[in-house]
Amino acid sequence: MSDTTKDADAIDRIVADWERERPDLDPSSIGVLGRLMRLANQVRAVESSYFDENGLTLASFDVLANLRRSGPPHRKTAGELATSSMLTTGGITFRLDRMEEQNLIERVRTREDRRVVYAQLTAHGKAVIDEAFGKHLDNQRQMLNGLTESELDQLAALLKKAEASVVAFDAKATDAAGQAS
Amino acid sequence: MSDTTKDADAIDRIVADWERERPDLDPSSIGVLGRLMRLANQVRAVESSYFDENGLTLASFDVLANLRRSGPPHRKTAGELATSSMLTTGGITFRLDRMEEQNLIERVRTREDRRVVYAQLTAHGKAVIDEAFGKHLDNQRQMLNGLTESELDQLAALLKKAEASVVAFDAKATDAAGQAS
DNA sequence: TTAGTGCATCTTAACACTGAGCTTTTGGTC
DNA sequence: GACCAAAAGCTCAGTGTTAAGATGCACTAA
Repeated sequence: MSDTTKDADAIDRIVADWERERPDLDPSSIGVLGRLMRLANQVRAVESSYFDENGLTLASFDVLANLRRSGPPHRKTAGELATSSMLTTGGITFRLDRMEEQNLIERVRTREDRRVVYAQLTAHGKAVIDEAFGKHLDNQRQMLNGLTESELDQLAALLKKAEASVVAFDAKATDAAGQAS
Repeated sequence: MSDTTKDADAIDRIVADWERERPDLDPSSIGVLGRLMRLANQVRAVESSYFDENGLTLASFDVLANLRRSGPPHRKTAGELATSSMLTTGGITFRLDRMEEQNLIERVRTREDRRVVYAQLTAHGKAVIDEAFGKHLDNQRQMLNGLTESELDQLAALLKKAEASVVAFDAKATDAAGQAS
């Protein structure tokens, strides 16, 4: 197994292009963030084709998994789903419509607050996610097969730290924008 | 500066949920791939709002940067753009329509092969990307401010290796699917 | 030559998600 | 009781993806 970190990849070529065309700039951040975006796209594509085979979309898998891991009664409001999934509120409305048609979830309204809509896993939905989730983890492990345990730990730790850094920057930026107005 | 790798983040909570609800499974891959996806979304959101302020979308910035770094005459075919950008061919057609309206690029057809369409940077388009790209790099560096140089190098190397691993798995998977049919 | 076939390239059409604004409901506050 | 701001979910225009369609090119063979 060759050391892939030595071979030039698409991002190395992009960085080299920029060094030639704009030698006045330092494009090194692309080495991290460009690779991050490309890898995320790659992973999404692989998972997406896997979900397709099982009659799910990335979004519906995400919602099912969200409800399943919350434990009984496997129910969350649309708003909770929006913040804890990778969809926006508009997307959740659309997605719950489709999932209701497929009998994966049902919408439940309460008497206490008639604004809220709970999405609740049906028996069928629970069976589907319980089946799919195990295979999903197998799939993920295989995707990461080229990295050692210690590399995976390092990568997770660095990603965690990077997210904290990005969130901190974002908070500062939107805060500054707020003060300016 | 506190060690953020010690504080529980959203992914730690998700992993803990799964360990409670499905103790028969090993959800550790989520620690890597879940964080990867969340971080990518976070970065996309930050960059997207920055592009908005400059009258661009993520996609149009991507296309402009693509043409700019290719050097004079700052021209690529729609197909080349599709493979080297983060858009598909259908998306490129749509995007080039909008960018032509904004006078950022122009479509150029050739006599040799009337199937191909070149997208070529206009003077205005070049001015826009030359202005935006420098700020974009500043932005990226600030997002990564919480990591040391050596951590950034490590992260880039691990992402590169991970992409190779995912690509290898994908090739094997689609190959097997091809043989099965 | 020219008809045929397969491949390459871009465009179109159906469907999914985002973000912003809208509607309904709730919970104060006067 | 009447307002009003905040909260919750829904709607809609815009943008992207995938798969199918339209057009053009190149090569083969009668």
